[in-house]
Amino acid sequence: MVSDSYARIYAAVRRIPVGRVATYGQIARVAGRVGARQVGYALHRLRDESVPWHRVINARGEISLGGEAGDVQRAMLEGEGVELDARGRVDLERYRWRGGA
DNA sequence: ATGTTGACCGACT
DNA sequence: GAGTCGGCCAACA
Repeated sequence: MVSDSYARIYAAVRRIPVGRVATYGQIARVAGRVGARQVGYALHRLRDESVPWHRVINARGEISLGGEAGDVQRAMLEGEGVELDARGRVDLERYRWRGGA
């Protein structure tokens, strides 16, 4: 059984619609009483495929992973219709999920 | 129990 | 835009 905080984080991530993205801080607020850092840590430890972790990016609209994982995440986002610029950055004003609050 | 570390954020220079 | 700093809190050695 995962901790309560993690459960809330995962639940929040699952609410992100396809083709949309959310920031760590945003998830942290929706989950409630969780630090943004905890969200990143929770997703790192995550291995559950029912959670769309790839739709979670940092406040700058960039993918926070390096190496292959980052490449994979970018590919999955593009596959859902999210556009990324040359720097691998997402236009938050346009793709940011506006639910949850 | 203590000290580091980390898929972060916001404010400041 | 780029670099620094403090705050956040759980996992790990």
